[in-house]
Amino acid sequence: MPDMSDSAKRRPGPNGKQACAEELRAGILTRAIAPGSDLDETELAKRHGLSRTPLREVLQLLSGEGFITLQPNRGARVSSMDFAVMRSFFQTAPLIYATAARLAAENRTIQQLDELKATQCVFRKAIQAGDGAAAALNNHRFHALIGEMAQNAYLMPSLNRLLIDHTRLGQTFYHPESGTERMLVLKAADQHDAMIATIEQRQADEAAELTLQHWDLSRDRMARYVQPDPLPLKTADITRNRSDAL
Amino acid sequence: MPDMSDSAKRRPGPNGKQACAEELRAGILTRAIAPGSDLDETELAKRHGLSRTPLREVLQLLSGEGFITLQPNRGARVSSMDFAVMRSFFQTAPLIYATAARLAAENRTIQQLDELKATQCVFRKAIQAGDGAAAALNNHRFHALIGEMAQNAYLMPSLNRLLIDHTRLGQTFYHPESGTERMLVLKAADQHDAMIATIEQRQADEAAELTLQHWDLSRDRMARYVQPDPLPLKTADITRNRSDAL
DNA sequence: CCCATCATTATCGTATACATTTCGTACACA
DNA sequence: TGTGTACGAAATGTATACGATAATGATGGG
Repeated sequence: MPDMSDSAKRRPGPNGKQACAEELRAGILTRAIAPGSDLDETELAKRHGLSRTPLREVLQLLSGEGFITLQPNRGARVSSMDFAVMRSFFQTAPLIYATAARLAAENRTIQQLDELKATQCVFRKAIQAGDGAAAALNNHRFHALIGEMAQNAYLMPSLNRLLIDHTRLGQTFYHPESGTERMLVLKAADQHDAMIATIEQRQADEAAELTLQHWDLSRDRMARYVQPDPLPLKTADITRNRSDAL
Repeated sequence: MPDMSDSAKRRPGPNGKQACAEELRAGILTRAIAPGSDLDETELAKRHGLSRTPLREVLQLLSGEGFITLQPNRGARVSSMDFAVMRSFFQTAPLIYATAARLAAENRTIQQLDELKATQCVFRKAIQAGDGAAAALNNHRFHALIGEMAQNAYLMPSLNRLLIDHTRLGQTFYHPESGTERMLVLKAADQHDAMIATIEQRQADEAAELTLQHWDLSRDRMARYVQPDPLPLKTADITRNRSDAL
């Protein structure tokens, strides 16, 4: 191709595999690569300056992390949620999130806390800049860091899978043009600050409680778009503006 | 090598990768491959009649499942538990196990229930035959099936990681020569039957409660060998049978 | 006009050769 | 004798070529 796009002209680099994996993760989390998309090994290999062998290893890594699924002889595709999985998502998230927050408050280190604060700072800047993708990625990182603080190798895999789909769902239902939406996001950022405070002071119960409130906010925001507020049903309006209503 | 051992002369087969992965899983779960062991790609590839490329893919799969860890340029090694991880294991297991059992009672299908009963049957036979490895593998399978019944993609990764280490810990602390041990294992099998009954009748609370009792039994058995019962301290006995006591 | 079967093609899976990194060992020097 | 360095062997990481499999389109029959 004569005109290489921005993402194409990156040179392999010393650790191209890691960079490739990170770029795919970001693309999937921001839905730049849509759920259900097929990933072509050859094309991805060319775009990242890798051979197919290491690229396939990247794909297997992402498969293990839950970002994609590999079907024998049928390539890789981005994981997507059906309704049954969605149900288990809403069922499981509060339990895992609250547990992780509790453990994070108990086990966090100073270095981890600093990293969390830094991520929160970048998160706020992304919100102010109106950069939805950056906001989503930094929100993801914020919660992943809380998972790391929990220092629990058995909880992390489930938490990370929840976070992947939570981030993608959030992108799906995020409408920045809505003033209400922007306010809710700011409220979420405030909750982040409160969570940081409780984790810093090792208040496990409070951290878990705040996390549940944070979850409720996010869940309500998603539910609003799955099941939106009913349209006004005054008969006069409907008969007058039927075409607009539909 | 002129004399190929039993495990070496297996032909690649149509799906040699899957067979290789399953064999490695079983070896790790039964501690036939010790925790911390280094895995040599070249040797494993030869032994399973695979090339290095697909064998590396098997290793990455097992890495994603938590059986082994891959270090760049330093090969694969079987995951091992340090004390910090052990702590999080005992901290997390009851929560995940009980949750999985509850969901299994709610969501199980008839086919899954039949498979669970069949596994339990094989488990009992392995106990009677004194085959510790087979018992461990079928006990593992029993609990993994309960995880599948839960139909929860977000809980499974954590559950499976817990089960890997639980199975390996059980093998560590299992002493079949002890009569007490044999009795406890039979009690565990009885608990399995009770769990099957509650899951069959969709009694979620009861299934969770039985699972916690099952966990307590296992935990006590492990704790007994981490901190064994004190030896008899009568001075006369010690002086007489010191060599036996040590 | 529609459906089934077969050939073609693109893509995935595997094998092998080569490059790079690491680890052990021997040797020189303090 | 202890330590540091350099070299060599072995293992890992990567690239490419080849074989196998599934998707696609064309063609013939119903």
